[in-house]
Amino acid sequence: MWRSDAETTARHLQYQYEVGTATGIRCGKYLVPRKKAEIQRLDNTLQHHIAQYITLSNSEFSRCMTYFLPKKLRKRSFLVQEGDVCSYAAFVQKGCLRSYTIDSKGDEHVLQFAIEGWWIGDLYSFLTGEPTSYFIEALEDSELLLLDRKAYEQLTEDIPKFERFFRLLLQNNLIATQRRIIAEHSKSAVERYLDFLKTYPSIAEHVPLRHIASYLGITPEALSRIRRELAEKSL
Amino acid sequence: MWRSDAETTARHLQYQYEVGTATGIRCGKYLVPRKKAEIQRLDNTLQHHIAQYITLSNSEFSRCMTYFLPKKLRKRSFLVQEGDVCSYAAFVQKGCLRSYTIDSKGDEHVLQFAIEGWWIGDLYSFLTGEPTSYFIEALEDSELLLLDRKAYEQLTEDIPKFERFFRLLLQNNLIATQRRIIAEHSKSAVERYLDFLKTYPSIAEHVPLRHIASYLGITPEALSRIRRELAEKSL
DNA sequence: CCGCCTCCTTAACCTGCATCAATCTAATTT
DNA sequence: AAATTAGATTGATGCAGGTTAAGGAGGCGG
Repeated sequence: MWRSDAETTARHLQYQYEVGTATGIRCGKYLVPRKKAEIQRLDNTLQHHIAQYITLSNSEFSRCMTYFLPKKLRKRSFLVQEGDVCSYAAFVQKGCLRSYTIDSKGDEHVLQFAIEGWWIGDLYSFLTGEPTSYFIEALEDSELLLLDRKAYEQLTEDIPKFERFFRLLLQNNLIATQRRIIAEHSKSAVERYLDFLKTYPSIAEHVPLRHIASYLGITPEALSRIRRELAEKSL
Repeated sequence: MWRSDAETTARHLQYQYEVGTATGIRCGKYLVPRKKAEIQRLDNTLQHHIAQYITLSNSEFSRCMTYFLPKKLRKRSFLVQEGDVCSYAAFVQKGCLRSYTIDSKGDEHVLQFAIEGWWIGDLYSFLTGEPTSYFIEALEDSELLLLDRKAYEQLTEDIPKFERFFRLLLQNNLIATQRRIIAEHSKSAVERYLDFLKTYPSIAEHVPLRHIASYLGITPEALSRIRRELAEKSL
């Protein structure tokens, strides 16, 4: 279950395995009924993801798919905003999102990114029904599979193996988040940036630098200096 | 399930409810067989804790107790050290512990404290069997209930409600850990120290200041100055 | 192809916290 | 009670990263 190389393990831990690049079927418009081939592809991303953790028969998998609600999200639009109840856990089929808060001074703080094959959502709000304090924003046109609270409970009742699945997601996410705290206490901004590039190369490709800076807990200006120094050194 | 006041919620989230102070039965020596009254008290701490999350019949509870191994730990001794496999999740009946790493520069970084009614352990090592990179040290003479990997699996099989119980612990811990990251990005050291005092008053009483500093990600000197400034202001 | 975003970079200055080194205090040990 | 040790405080100094303000560069709609 645990691959040995550090990079795969770290990614695995953070948000449960990044699957390979999609084969590239696209549809140009939103709200257009998806073609069969595309449905196939979308299902496969999730199926591949689930298979990392538990074994499902084909019939179980198609049953499980009925609990999800597909949703497309345009770049710069929000899945939830501060004050909403985050009624969904969202699995990313395609695209890229971030979750962040805005503090009392008006500054943004990125908690998480999610690309294809990752989950995103505000767990606290999802589980308690309290309004969230996060914004979840699409950084690119994205396709999600939503699981709402009720569907989540029905799914775990219908296929109890999913109890284990979600527990594993939680465990891995907790471990990664704890490591992030230790890293912020023990490493400099440069080291953390390099770690980020190494651990999440596919996110680094998709995401504006200022969001990475925010995730690392530094300003965009500081990240810019860091990048210049790294560039100068490697010449 | 979720109380409304911020402090209780925060404590709840961090490590699942601090129960009231023990009634104070002590035994002076280690490895002395515990008296019946004491066993009762110890069980009650755990029972109270579990009851926050799931409902158990008395017979289920006494069955569940058979999976735990009691253990006493003297002040300054370790439950696990770096390189060990952390085979246990430990429930704290009495006393106080911390988990920390030592980085490449030789500096300590506190990940977590645990007092009566809390859990501690290295989840990653516990679940994978890989050696841990943490030290778990008793800050006072402590009494623990250990649950090893096998017992954990048997327990969740025997009483499936415990699946839910452990999932809730994980969820709450993850939520609290995520909030800790956001707080470290958005708040000054003073604010974080005040938050700590408010959220975990009973830990602040038990724990040396330098460990609190380490938990907050600052040096003991910085914490000392913060405390002086606060004292001066409040005069 | 022009103007306007959005994002990134650069530079000058500032500050919060780290570092280093003493000193003080209160437990523990003998 | 004296000796030892762990923990907390204080002061002097330095630096990583924040702040502010001003460009620049690429992308996109008109």
